[in-house]
Formats: sequence, structure tokens, C-alpha cells
Amino acid sequence: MSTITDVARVAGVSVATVSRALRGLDRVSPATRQRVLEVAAELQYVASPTATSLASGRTRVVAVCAPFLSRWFFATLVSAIEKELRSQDHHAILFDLENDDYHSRLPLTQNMLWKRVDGIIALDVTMTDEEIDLLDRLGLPVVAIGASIPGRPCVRIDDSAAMRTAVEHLIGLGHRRIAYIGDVPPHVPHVRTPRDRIHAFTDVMAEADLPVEPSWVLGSDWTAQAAAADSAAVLTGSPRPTAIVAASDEMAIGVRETARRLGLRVPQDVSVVGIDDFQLSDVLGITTVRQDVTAQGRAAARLLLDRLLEDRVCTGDLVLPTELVVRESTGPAPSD
Amino acid sequence: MSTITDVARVAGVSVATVSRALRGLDRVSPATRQRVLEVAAELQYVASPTATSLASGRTRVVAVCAPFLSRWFFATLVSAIEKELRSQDHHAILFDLENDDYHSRLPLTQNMLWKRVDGIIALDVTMTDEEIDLLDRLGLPVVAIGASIPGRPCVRIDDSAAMRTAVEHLIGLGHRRIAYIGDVPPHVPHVRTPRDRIHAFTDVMAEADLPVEPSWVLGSDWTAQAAAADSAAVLTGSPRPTAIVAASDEMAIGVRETARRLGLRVPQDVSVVGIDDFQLSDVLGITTVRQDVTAQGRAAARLLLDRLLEDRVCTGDLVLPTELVVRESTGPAPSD
DNA sequence: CTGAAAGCGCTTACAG
DNA sequence: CTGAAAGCGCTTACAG
Repeated sequence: MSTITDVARVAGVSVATVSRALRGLDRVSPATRQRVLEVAAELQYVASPTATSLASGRTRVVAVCAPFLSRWFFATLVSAIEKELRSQDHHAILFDLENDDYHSRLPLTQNMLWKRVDGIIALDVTMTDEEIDLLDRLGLPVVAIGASIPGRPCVRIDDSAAMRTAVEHLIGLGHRRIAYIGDVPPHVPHVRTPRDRIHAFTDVMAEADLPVEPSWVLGSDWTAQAAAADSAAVLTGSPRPTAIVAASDEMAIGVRETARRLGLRVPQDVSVVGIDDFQLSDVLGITTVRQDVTAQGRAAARLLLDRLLEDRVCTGDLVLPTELVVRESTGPAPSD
Repeated sequence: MSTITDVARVAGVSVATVSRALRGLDRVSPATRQRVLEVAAELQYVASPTATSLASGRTRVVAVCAPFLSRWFFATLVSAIEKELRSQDHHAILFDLENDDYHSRLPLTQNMLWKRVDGIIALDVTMTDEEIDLLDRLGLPVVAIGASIPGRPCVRIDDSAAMRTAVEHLIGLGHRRIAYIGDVPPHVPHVRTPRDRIHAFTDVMAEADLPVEPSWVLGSDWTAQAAAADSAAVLTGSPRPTAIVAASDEMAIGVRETARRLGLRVPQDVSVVGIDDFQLSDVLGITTVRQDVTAQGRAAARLLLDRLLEDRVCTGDLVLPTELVVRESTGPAPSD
């Protein structure tokens, strides 16, 4: 493959001129530029990104960090981010911070980032103090999605509002005995979203003068599997809740499946609502509060690119709207 | 941040010595190495990957290319690949080749690859002749997953065998009127898997002397949504199939949902089987032929690393086993 | 065992 | 408008 020197030689100009012509800088005569462009095309010249990076100090690469990669929410974000970055000639390098268990994750290190990326998009990763220090030292711009990072812009939804919408939907249907699944132990690192959602749940219940039965507030690792298993006790108990709100659609799906398996009709016997509008929520008829995950990924990438390309810095959060989507999994509360 | 020159100066040696010491090459005295290590740690020195790449010609970055990124199969592969690569100090850069429609994808270009990556892992991408030329010209090692690429190693399952297993399971349960969903138009670029699966279906049916009703062979874009919609006609027709085999679990889920919505019991009235063991297949009780997607991703990454690190070249395909997992969505054929 | 020097392939002031 | 030269921060023969 040819280098800039080859192009310069064939075009009969200096490498400096080739560099300027190819990057569209001014102070190159139209004729020269034309000639350089032709030669470059002919030689199938593509600048070495590695050499460009060393000389310019910019890699045009962005680190995308997430506590998991294979889950729908994160995979959807990654896909959106990658496309947006590429549209501006940037690339995404991946860091799956998943550890052996749900309750911890791998730390970000200087090795991952230093001179390797121009910036970071953090998908729902709550940073430790050491990590924040590192980011400061490296001077890397960061955009967060979901969990916010002190002093950095964050793209997210209003988790409280989303949960309010879900619970108020149930209350509006006449439900009074409502269970909750999706509580998370206090030491879990990715916490804002779970916490906001459960707080909104208890707030709305209190405002409506409805009791929150402690044994009806279930922990979970936020998988459909765990939700299916954990909800069985509540669904077989007596009295039984007439509705269950799940902090995510995947959990809602697990709960609905368990309900059916126990012979309960959804929604006639028990209503189930989630949050997300997960990939399968529409076919499965899950009532949910939709968030636009692709839009969040795109927005975060754009925020970072604005910073990188035009040094336009955004502070504060970008909060995207959510929307109630009523499907078959919720209905009027059964009369006792 | 400090450079190799800083470390050399503080340690009182040349940069060449620092380079050797840090990379664990021999011909460095233990005392010197020790001293260099200490200084490097003290200065928090991390070598610039960009400079290392330019000098060494190796980027330690691998391109992971896929026609979609947000679907479970691909996201699971990406996660497994990223972890395996990182365990060997390599990184994954992502290329989501998704286009506006299911039937085409973005092409691989020299711009994406040249001097940017050391190798490529292609997730179910059927290469065009131009792309194969490009890969030859660039001399980049490639490992495929799913769809194979002429002359390159490929990690996959035996799609025919997997489908045979699924269909034979149904036949063993006494089903004779069996429909199929997951056929793909001939011009779709990612084709081997769909084609192998449907051929296996018709083969097994023929061997069992069972008719394949053309109107019971349904096309699909392999989403649960499309499967849910497309299967309605077959499920409301008369006669009705007693079983439907879906080329993927996501389609099976869509079919099962439509069946239930139409008032059919699964599996008493109609059995549904898929292939994959998708993330939600266990909670939803979908009988399936399981493939280990994580193992495939890991194996592909390892194959590529073997090639990159030890120039150990593998030719031919690595075929991983599949396994029937019987759950609630299949049962004995109803007596007419 | 260690160092001086060339080289990787670009970009970027600085002259002209 | 164009070129010569320094520099980005490493690695790698080559001497010694």
C-alpha cells in the first residue's frame, strides 16, 4: 500500500502539500489539489490512522464503556453510538466492564484510555473516585448515559417520571394492591436508575394513600429469569397483588410468564407493567413506559463529537422524554 | 503524562533500554530492569499505543464487523470477543454494517481497516468479491462466525444438524402437519444459515414422507414481530399445522404469542420449536436447539489471536455442538 | 548488556 | 501557494 511519500513523488509535490490538499486545507492551488487528488485515488492511498494520530495527537476513536454489552439496552446504545460516530469519521472501541457477578465491574484504567481514545461514552457506569481522578488526569471528555458522572454531561430519561407514569396508570385502572420488582441492594455500583424508580414508586403510592407491603417489594438482578423466579412467592400468596410493576420490561416479561404458569390470567387476574419498550415488548403485549434508546445513544455521541470537533462543551443533563404505551398486560383491577 | 524519554532520563538509561525492559525482552540486566520498572511505575508511565503502533506496525486492534449489532446473537458475540481480546491485550473496534433495510448492508472499505486493525472478525457477513479482493490486498487475517468466507477459518454450528434435531423432535412427538418460518429471499446477503436450515427442514420432511405445504413455508426478516404477524394466516387456516418450526427462537416467540392470541393452546393445540436458546427462551419455555454463542465468539477471537500472536494459521471450519432443550412449547401432536 | 540512530508516516509551524 | 525540517513517541537493527 502507498504512503504519503509515494503520492508526493508521483504528483511531483512535497508531502506537506499532499497532506494539505487531501485534508481540504486552504493555501493549496486548485490545480495542485486536483492533481494530488487524482494521484491519491490512482494509488488507492489511504492515510495511516496510526501515523496521523501520532502527529496530530488525536485518534478519532471513542471508548464506549458498559457494565454489560450483551443486554438489549446496552447493545442498542452501542449500535446507535457506533453509527453516529462513524458518520463523523470516528470509531468506537469497546470496553465490556462485566465482571463475574452482577454486583461489581472491572475498573477503567489508564491503559485502556491513554493515547488510545479522544473521549469516552459511559453507559450506565457509576464512576469511583479513583476513576474520576483518572479522567481528570487524562483530560478526557466524557459523556454519560443513564448514570451521571459529576461535572460531566449525561443523557438520560427522567426515571422518576417514567415510573410515576407506570404506577399512575395502574392506579387509574383501580389497582390498590400493587407489588414492585427491581429493587437493588445499596452496594450495587450502577444505582441511580433503580433507586429513582423505586423511590418514585413509593412516592406515588404514598400520594395515593396506598400501602406498600414490604414483602411485595422484590429485589432482582434485573433479568427476566430472576423476576420469573422471585415473583412466584408474591403471586401465590394471599392476599395477592392485583398488579405488579416491574422496573424493566424484561422483568415484566418474567413476571407475566410466572403468572400465567400459575394459572393467573393477565390482565384479568393480575396486571403487569414495565419500563423500556424492550425489543419484544410489543409482540408480547407488555404495557410499558417507552424510552428511545437509540436516540439516547445518538445524542450522547453527538454531544461528545461536538466537544471533540468544535470544542462546544455541554454541561448538565439532556433528559429525553418517555411515553406510556398501553398494551394487553394491564387492565382494570379485578373486583374483590 | 510522561513519555519513554522521561522514564529514560529519570532512570539514567537510554530509551532503547527502557523499551526493552518494559516489554520484558532479554538482554537487560536484572538491576536495570528493576530500576526502569520502578521509575515507570512512579511516573505512571503507559506507552502511547499510537506511537507503538507506528513503530511496530501492529495496532493490537481487531475489527468486529456485523450486519446488526443490537440483536441478541450479535451482541452476545461481541461481548465474548471483546473479553477474549482484552485478555490478550487487544481491543475491539466496531463496525455496524446495518443499512436502512434488512436486505443489504454497508460494504467494508479500506478506510475502515488500513493500518487501523491487525485482523478482522466477521459476524455472519457474506463477503462480496470486491471485499475479498480488499482483504487480500490488505493482507489482513480474517476469522468468520456463521457465514463463512472462502479460504478463511469459520466458527459456526452445523445448521443442518440443528434443524434436523428440531424437526425430528416434532416428528417424534407425532406431528405430521408441520409449518416452517424463516425462509429468506434469494438475494439477501447473509444467507448460509437460513438456507441450510430450510434445506434441512425439507430434507427431514421428505425422509419422513411428510408433505411440505408451500403456503406453510413462510418468509421472514427473522424478527419476532414479523413472525408474529406472518404466522397468523397459517394458524387461522384450515387445516392447521399441529406444529411450527421457526428458524430462530425469536421467531418462535412471535409465533407462540400469535397462537395464544388466537386462542390456541401451546403445546396442546400447536407446538412451536426454535433454534438458538435465546436469552428469554428459558423463561418463556420455548423448546429449542441450543447453540453456545459465547463459546463461538471466544473461539473466533482465540483463532485470530493465535494467528496474530504466534502466526499459527487455522484453515477450515470450527463446528461447535448444539443440543436439544425440551421445554413447554412442544408436546405430542393432537389427535385429529 | 547498553546506547546512538534510523525509521514508522504523518502534521505543523516556519520560511520563502 | 509551496517546501524543508522538526517533531509526535515509540521500536529495531546495528555497534560496541
